[in-house]
Amino acid sequence: MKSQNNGETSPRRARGRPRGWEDKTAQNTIKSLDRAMEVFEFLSEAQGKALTVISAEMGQSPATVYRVLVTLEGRGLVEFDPVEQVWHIGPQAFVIGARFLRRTSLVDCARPLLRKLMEETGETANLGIEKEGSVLFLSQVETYANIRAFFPPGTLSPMHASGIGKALLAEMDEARLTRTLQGKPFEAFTEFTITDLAALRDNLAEIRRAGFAIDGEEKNLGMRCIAAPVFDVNGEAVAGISVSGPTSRVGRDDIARLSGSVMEAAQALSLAIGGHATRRRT
Amino acid sequence: MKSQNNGETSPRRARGRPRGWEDKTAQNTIKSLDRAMEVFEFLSEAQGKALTVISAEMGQSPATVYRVLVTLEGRGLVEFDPVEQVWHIGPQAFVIGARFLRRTSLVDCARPLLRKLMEETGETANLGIEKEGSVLFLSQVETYANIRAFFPPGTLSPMHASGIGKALLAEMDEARLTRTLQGKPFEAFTEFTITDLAALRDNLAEIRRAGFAIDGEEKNLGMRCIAAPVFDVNGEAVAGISVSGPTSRVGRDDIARLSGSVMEAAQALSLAIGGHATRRRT
DNA sequence: TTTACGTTTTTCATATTGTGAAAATGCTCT
DNA sequence: AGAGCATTTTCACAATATGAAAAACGTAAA
Repeated sequence: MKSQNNGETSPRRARGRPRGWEDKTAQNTIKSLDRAMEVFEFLSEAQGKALTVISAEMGQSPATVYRVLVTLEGRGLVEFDPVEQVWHIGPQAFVIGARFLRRTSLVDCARPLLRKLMEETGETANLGIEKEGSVLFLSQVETYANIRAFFPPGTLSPMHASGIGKALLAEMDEARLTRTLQGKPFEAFTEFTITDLAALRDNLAEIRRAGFAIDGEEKNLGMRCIAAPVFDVNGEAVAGISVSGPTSRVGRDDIARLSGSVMEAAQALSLAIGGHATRRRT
Repeated sequence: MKSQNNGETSPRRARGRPRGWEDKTAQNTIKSLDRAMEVFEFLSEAQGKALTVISAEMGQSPATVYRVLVTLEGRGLVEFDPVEQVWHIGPQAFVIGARFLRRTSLVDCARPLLRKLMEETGETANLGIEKEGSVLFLSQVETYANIRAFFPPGTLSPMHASGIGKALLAEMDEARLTRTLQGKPFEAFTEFTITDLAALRDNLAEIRRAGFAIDGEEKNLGMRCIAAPVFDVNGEAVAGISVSGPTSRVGRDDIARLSGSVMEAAQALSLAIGGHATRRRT
């Protein structure tokens, strides 16, 4: 498990991180900062709550929570609504968060491809990545149709009930798969949701064979979704592209037609970010 | 300027904030948290920097910055790139930031209108609000054309050189105008940028008369933009809608045609969010 | 391979400063 | 007017954040 130091191009090597650097960082976190960020995240999940409610639900002193909120308010990360007397996430949080997308060229590369995909298929096209065992939707181009499937960017969705999620899971090796899935019970959203590991494994094998994943009303009734993985330079699946729409337009008969476009877009994105068009052959 | 307490429906009144509540919050901010957030914001502006660089540029101890970053990393707000050995904004920041949009229904209400506006005009349609003396772009629907004006959501832009910015400035009263503009020198981006207050005032008067604002290559050469204000329930301008495109397609002759659509969309949004279709008559 | 250098972590002693309980303040509703 | 409730502030204490310096570590040069 020693560092292998044999990266092919090795643009400039790491310097200074100790030997086993998996996740041993726990003793030099700042406690008060971590507690403050807990408040920040809590507020983002449950917006529009009053101070008392927040402090009660978090089991913290109102005074402390108050000071955290006031401090964050000073930077616009949080906002106070003086009419409703409740706290919200502030605009500065949006500004900073949006800069995450700037980091990787993934979104920039993807947008023209998403648009093309949407125009070809007529359905909303989505881009997502994996984030801590969930699918994080980064960008989308909406269909012209009035009935739409809509995942606002920033939305998190469980892997096991999402097209992009399953497309990513299907490309993971055994260790990563176990790690990603651990501690995540398979919540059943509809009668079609895959709720046990054996069935999921079967489905993943099928996905690998086909090259694309189908979410057939597994998250929302009446909605179907076709997804394909995007590979980076190392041949690892780092993102997924999908189209999603109502079953009326995305029927079983449409799968053959749509999946081709989706896989094509995913391959184009893989190439655009300097990756392999297909999975790594081990 | 005292609180008027005569809101029409007054769903539930505020309780507990002391008398003069302008901005007297300064003594109960948490210093260490504020310093940590400074690091966070600094990183968002200058991504991909190494620890040493960050601490040097911020004039802080490397040890402190390190602990802040490790703490934020533990929550995914920040990420460490072990290859390049630099720090970035993390996905969790995007997740939290995106929830800012959920707070107000502004974006939800606007999207269908932006789409319609884009289809009518053929140009990219944008939605923006004012945030601390700058325009914050919240959402957009892109044109089909290959040459595009593009402000990614989350972008900040100066008020004086932006269509939406000027549309909002034009609706401010004297006090608010002064407050918004103070401490912001009029940076010149092109030869057409308005750089002095007198000229800006003239332009704002013209905008009020016309009902829409034009940014004629004032920020980017070759790009023109037509914007109109959106009013809330109190008749205050809280947002702006615009279309933007290259001067080749958005020429002087197109202004009459486009401005109608823009104003129409802005009025529709005003109504959709429960506001007045036009400015408050004082 | 060994040495030198630059960067990142950790250690450690110190006092800064974050903390919660409780009191004070301010608002709304009866 | 006054009770009741939620938000701020005060205050005394010790938890803990801090920076300097040392240690750990990887890279590049000798």
